[in-house]
Amino acid sequence: MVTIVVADDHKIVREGLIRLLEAREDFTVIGEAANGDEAVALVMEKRPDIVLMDINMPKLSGIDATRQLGKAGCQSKILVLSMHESRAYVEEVLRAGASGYVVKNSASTDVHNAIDAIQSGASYLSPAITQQVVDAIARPGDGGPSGVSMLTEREREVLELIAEGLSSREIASELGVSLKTIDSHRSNLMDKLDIHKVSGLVRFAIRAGLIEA
Amino acid sequence: MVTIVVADDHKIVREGLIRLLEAREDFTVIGEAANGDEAVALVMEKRPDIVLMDINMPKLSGIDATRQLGKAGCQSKILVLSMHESRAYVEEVLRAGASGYVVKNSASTDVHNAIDAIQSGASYLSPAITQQVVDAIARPGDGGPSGVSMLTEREREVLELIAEGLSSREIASELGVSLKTIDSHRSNLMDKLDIHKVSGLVRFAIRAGLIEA
DNA sequence: CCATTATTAGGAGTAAACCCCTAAAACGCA
DNA sequence: TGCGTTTTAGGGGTTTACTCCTAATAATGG
Repeated sequence: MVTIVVADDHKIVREGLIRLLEAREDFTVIGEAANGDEAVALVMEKRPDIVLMDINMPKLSGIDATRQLGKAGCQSKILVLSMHESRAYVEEVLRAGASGYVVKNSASTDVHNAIDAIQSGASYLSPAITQQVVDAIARPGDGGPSGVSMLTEREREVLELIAEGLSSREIASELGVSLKTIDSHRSNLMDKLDIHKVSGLVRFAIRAGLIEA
Repeated sequence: MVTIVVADDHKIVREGLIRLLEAREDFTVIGEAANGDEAVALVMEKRPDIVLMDINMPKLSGIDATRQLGKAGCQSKILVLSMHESRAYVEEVLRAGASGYVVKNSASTDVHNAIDAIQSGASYLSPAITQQVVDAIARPGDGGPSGVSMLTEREREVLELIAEGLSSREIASELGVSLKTIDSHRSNLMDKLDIHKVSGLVRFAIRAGLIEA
C-alpha cells in the first residue's frame, strides 16, 4: 500500500486529486495540506511514501516546501504538480529535490505512472516536459541553465527593477550609477535572454520568480 | 438528469471535476473542452443544462466564452469556476452572463449546491464571494469597479495584445485599424487604470487573468 | 430626441526605449 | 601575468511609447 499526502491550495482540486488517486486500490491518501507550511508539517508527522505537491501555494511554495523537506532529511518522495511547462521550472523543481514533475494538463494515469515510477526509486517527468528537457540539452547555444542563471547579479537586479516598472533613469538613480550603465545592462540582458521588449521581460521575471505578478 | 459540459484547460483538473460531478447520480457530464473556443463550439452543439467553466483558458477566456454564448442566445446556464476571489472578477463574470461563481477553493458539495441553484433559475455565489459583493454594493462610490470591468471590450482587447508583447503598430495591423486608434485606446485604458507603463500593464493583465505569465 | 459612450482617427511634441558601436577599471582565475 | 568577465560609461542614432489636444461616426440608453 502506497501512502500519499496531497498538497494543493484549492480544496476542490485537492478533492478531485484524491478521488483520482484512490481509484487505485493500492494507493491511500493519509493527509492533505492547503499550503506549503502545512505540507511540511504534515509530511514530517505522517511520513508518507509520496507527496503530491502543487507548486503554487500561499505562504510557502511547493518548491520551497520540497527544499525544506530535503534539508530535514525527509525520505518521502515528492511528486510536483505544476501548471507550467517551462524548462526553468522543471530545473528548479528537480534541483529542489523532487523525484517527479507532472503538469496539470496530464491524464490521471500519468499521475499513477509517476507514482509507480518514483516509488521504485526512478524519476518521472511528464511527456510534455521530457521533450523540453531534451530540447534544452540538444541546444548548446542557450542550452545550459535556462534564463535567470545566465544573467549576472547586476543584470538580474536591473531586470527586476525594469519588471517592477522603473524607468532606466529611475533605476540608474536607485543603484547610484549612470543612465548609460543601465542601458548597457539592459541591452546585455536582453541579448542573453533574447527578449527585446519590456512586456516580455516582465513576464519572464514573473515566470522566473524574480517578482510577483 | 442534469447534463453538464466541463471546460478547463488542465486535463487533470477536468478529470477530477468530472468525478466530483458524477458522484451525484442525477448529474451527467456529456462533454469537456480545453479552451474557450472549444467550449463555445461544444456547448452550441450539445446544449447542456450546465456549463462548468474555468476562467483562465487559452485562446478564449472563460469570461469571453460566456459572453459569446450569451450573445448567441444559448440557454445553457453557466457556472464559472475561478481561483480569484476579487470583486472585479465577480462583477465581470456576472456581467458576462454567468449564473454562478464558485471559487476553486470550495468543497465539491458547494459545486453541487451551485448547480442545483442555477438549474432552478437562481444565481449562486461562493460563500467567500458573497461578502465581497455585499461590500461592493454597500459602498458604490468608493472603490468603484476596480480594474478590468471599467474597460471597454476594445480596450481590453488592446490591453491583452500590449501585454502579450505586440507593439502599437502590430496591434493596429492585427485589428485592422489605424496606429492612431490604438494610441487612443492605449491612452484611454492607461488613464482608466491609472497605470502608465507597459510593465504595469503586463502585471495588471496577468493579475486580471487576461494573459498568462 | 438628446446625452453619453465607444470606436475611430489625426497633429504635434517630449521622453523613453532600443540599437549600433567603443572602452576603461576591477575582479577572479589559471 | 595575462585572460575572461563584470561593471562601469559614453556617443549617436532610430523607433516606440506616451501625453496633450481635437473630432467624426455609430450605437446605446434615458
